[in-house]
Amino acid sequence: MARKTGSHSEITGPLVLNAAQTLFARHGYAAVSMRQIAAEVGVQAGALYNYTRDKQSLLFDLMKTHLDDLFAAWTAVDKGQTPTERLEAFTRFHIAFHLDRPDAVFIAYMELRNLEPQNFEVIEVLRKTYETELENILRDGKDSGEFTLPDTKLATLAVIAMLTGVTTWYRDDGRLSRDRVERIYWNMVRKAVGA
Amino acid sequence: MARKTGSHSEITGPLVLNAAQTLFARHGYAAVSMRQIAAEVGVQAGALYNYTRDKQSLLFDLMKTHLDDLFAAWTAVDKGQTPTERLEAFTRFHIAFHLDRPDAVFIAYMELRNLEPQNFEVIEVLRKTYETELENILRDGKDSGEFTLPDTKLATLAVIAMLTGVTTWYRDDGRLSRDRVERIYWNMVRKAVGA
DNA sequence: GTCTATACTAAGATAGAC
DNA sequence: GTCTATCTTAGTATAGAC
Repeated sequence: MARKTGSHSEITGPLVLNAAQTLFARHGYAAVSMRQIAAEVGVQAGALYNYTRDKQSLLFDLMKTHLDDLFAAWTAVDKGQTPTERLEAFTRFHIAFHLDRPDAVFIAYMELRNLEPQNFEVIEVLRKTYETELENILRDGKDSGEFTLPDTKLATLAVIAMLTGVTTWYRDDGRLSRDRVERIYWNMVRKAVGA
Repeated sequence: MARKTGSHSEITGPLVLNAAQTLFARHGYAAVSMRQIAAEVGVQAGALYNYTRDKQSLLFDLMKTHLDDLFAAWTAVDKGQTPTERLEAFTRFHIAFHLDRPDAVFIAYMELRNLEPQNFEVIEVLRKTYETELENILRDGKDSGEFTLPDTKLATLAVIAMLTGVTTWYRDDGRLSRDRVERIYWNMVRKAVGA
């Protein structure tokens, strides 16, 4: 992928973020060097600084973009329905969205501690905003009597942990299709909340 | 914690592992230097090499000890009972054991990719051995008709992810006691498996 | 067993030529 | 916009004195 001198600003920027995402997910933020990222893109290390202020900004931009996309995609899916219908939609959406972006998901969950404090604050707010979407569904369902929950907040955390866990083992060439996985998890989630 | 020259082999070894555990959990393996660990112990960096072959061995030893302890503790708790009773015992045990060792748990789940291949193999076997304990309980319960499960393997993964997730948010000075958390999670697990 | 000192390697980031 | 070259800092690990 060696590249000669030339002008490529329109494409190199995204390539840098893509390379950083792949490498951060595989080896971890702290273990990846700017030189590795540059080699993946096909430029010298110094050239990266035309596209990012520093290494920390690469991490922050990747996480922010991921969470912005997550929230936007969910709000596009979430239509006014019953709590049970919305919970099924959330379950399927969460699994499908995360399986489509394994690298971004891995980074979002594993690299929080490598964010500088002010960046962490921003990301935490976005993460909690998404979490609150599920919490509201569960609360609505509990209030309407559709769900039986011992604790709305803990159910929120339990369901998200359960669903996100799919990304750690799912393989496209594995035993089960995505749709089958979604169905099985919905079965367990539905029963767990007493729907 | 500065220390003068002297002989402390009986105590310094565990101190090194403790310091490594604390720092790896807080900042991540790759982000922690041998100098930081040495400073935490109160010795110079070179002195660490009297207690560990290298940095990788520190990580491996911590993970191996944790998983050995986990399996030993579980087998001590697991007495012959019905699948439902065993599942409740597992749920409570898993939460309690993990909440007692937040640093070791964090490392065990976050630093797998920083293990060298041969070390990773050893740890993976131990992790799967523990996972199989839960899978066997669920299979027994399904076979006996006590549980209603869409998929035993996925239920195993879902329950472990759900329970392990507790370590990411639980605080001893929070809203709920450990016992209350254990009860709430058991309620959700029990319903999810149709017991 | 620990110290000081250091060999060796590599990191993030910048300067100036092209 | 990218290159080469380099500054500065810091990493793992080892050697030899005490």
